[in-house]
Amino acid sequence: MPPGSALGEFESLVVLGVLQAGEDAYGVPVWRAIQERTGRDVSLAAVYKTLDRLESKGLVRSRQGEPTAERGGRAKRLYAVTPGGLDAVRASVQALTQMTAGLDEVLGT
Amino acid sequence: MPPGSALGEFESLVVLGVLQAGEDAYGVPVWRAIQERTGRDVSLAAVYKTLDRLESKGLVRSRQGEPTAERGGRAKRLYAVTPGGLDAVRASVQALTQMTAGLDEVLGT
DNA sequence: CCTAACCTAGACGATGTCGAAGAAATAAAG
DNA sequence: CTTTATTTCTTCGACATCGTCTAGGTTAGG
Repeated sequence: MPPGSALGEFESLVVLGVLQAGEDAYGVPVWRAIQERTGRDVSLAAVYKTLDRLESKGLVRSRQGEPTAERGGRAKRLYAVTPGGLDAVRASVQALTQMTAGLDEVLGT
Repeated sequence: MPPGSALGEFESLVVLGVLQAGEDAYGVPVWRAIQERTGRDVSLAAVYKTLDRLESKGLVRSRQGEPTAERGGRAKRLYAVTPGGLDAVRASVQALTQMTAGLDEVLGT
């Protein structure tokens, strides 16, 4: 793994958010996934900015979606995790896992 | 949880490293724990600097240890995780866990 | 045109990370 | 026995990247 491959804490959440959102992964659903699952209150802009930076690093890629027939339903920017992004997030998760191994007592499992 | 309580990615590793090191938690063992468990090659200075910042935030605390009778065995600064630090690291781990829930296929479990 | 849904820009403090330098201890020289 | 080496551990200063917000667009339908 080349250096610079380590994801920041929020970056990990965003990549995972994209995975959770699946087919329909654009800003809002990713943001919602994070809010709902972590209970953390972040701004939408934080998510967008992070998606941007992840795309620069080639960890996610995006394409234009079609407009939907509803009020304000403009075309969305849809995201997908690249193989590199998958590797990176796997590494992050695994690092955490390894570091927590054997600490169940102290961490309250 | 008061805002600003979110640990950065490396901060989490360091807190966990302190827990892993147990009684003898000073710079080098913490650093070694991270290296060994995550396979990541970070500098000792990175660990020290992070311990410093964590202490400023009250997530770990430190005390002076005794010198040991060996070449270069100067007094060490021994660290311990505070209750607040424990809460913070639990929150981080749990956030990751929640975000990865259901993605076993894609993450290769 | 108003308003709803979505995205971009710019800024700035917080984190991540290193190379280099300092301090304290024992060992080895002379 | 005091001077200089060598080892172990810690601190400093710097700089790039990440985290995060407020404010300001853009594009649909009502």
